[in-house]
Amino acid sequence: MQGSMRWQAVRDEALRRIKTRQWEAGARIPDEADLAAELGCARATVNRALRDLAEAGLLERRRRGGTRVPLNPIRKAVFSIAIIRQDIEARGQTPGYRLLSDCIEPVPPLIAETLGAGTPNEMRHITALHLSNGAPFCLEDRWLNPEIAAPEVRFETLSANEWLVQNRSFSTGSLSFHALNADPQHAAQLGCSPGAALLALDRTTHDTRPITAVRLIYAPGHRIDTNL
Amino acid sequence: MQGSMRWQAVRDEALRRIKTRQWEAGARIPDEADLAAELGCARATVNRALRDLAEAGLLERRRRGGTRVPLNPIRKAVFSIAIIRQDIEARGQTPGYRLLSDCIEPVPPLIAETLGAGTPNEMRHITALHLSNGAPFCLEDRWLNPEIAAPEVRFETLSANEWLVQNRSFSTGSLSFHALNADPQHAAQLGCSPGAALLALDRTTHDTRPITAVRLIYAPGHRIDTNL
DNA sequence: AAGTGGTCTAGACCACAAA
DNA sequence: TTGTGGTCTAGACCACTTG
Repeated sequence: MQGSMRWQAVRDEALRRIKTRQWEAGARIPDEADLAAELGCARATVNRALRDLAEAGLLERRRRGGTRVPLNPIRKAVFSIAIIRQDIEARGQTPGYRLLSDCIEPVPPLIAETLGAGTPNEMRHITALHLSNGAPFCLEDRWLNPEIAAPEVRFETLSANEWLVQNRSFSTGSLSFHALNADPQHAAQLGCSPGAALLALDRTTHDTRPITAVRLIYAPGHRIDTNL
Repeated sequence: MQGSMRWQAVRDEALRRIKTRQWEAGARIPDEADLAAELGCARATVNRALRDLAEAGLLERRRRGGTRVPLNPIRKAVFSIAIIRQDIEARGQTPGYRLLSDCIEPVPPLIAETLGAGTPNEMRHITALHLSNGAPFCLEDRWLNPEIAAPEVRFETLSANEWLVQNRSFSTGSLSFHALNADPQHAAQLGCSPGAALLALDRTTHDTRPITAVRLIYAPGHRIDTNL
């Protein structure tokens, strides 16, 4: 019982007390030292357990203020963002890829704004289609800083998505979901009706300067899942 | 510089080596003991730093196998799920709420399936509209296990969303996003055109038995954001 | 000013998987 | 078998923030 995983046992016990309201919502719970004494373990172990719960939004901790059960918990949902090809393979299907266009173009103001200062006036504009078992899966519409990928880097067979993850990953950025109606071009490329509701994922990445802004538009019916 | 935050400094140094490819993609990095000696800190501190990077998907760690920089990193994006009212307030707007319907109905097979075993044949079906500055913000379409909330619990002023978070939070479940076209009823309730693309969030929660299945349908243009 | 969580350390033992 | 990460401990000092 005590060998390892001790901090998880402490976490589970704390979770039980939260669920059963033995620790009331909004109220302070005993401090780490007391809990350690009560549960017969080191304070560091209690700290590990409570920190874990706090990261999940199930506890609120403050120096000097103690630890509380929040009245209105803000739960955290984690989504895994993999390469599109891996995403398709994980579903047990066969990935495919087709480059649609790749040329230098003036950057639209909206894109330049989201990328922020340092955005070139012209960037590489790449569009591509990802296939799953031969059917359209996702449309990739990307603006790529030409200083990041030399013109020699071609995306005929390796998607920009994959190249970037392998070469310029580990960069910061933002990510957002929204829904949009398929315009005639989307409809033609994804093989759906114009006006169909499509899930879109916008992502921008940069390190010292802007790297890329991409919109992934998924075929109708696509879902993004997670557990709580 | 050295007082506290030492593990974050170690994490940042590791991150720098990953970004600069001083640690190559796919290759093993030095073990914790070596890094601790090199950086002049305890092994536990290195462990904390590398564990943090591994949780973010930037490193892969295995007992006996050592720590590696993954070839195809799977990044993790975290979304905060708050009460809708809090969500609206956080945007600096004034929340509003209107209950549309609340009655016991037979559960549609699709809902029963997602809730799994133990789903009653009849559940409380609640629909409500959340407002932001008086404008439609989000439609709540919920099936609620009547064993969870007594009929005396009314949702005229307090939304089921809020009641559940305050009373039956800390439960497990699943969560998914998708896009759908507004049907005429959605359009009337949200004040948008029929066919408009809407972002929908499906969530199911249960502890020992099913608690609730809810679909939140957001007004057009809604975005769900996070950072990387 | 003082109480509480945040972190560091040095040492130890254990669990797991690779050699 | 053995090397590596996972975890625990006891003690210490520090940072924050509340009263």
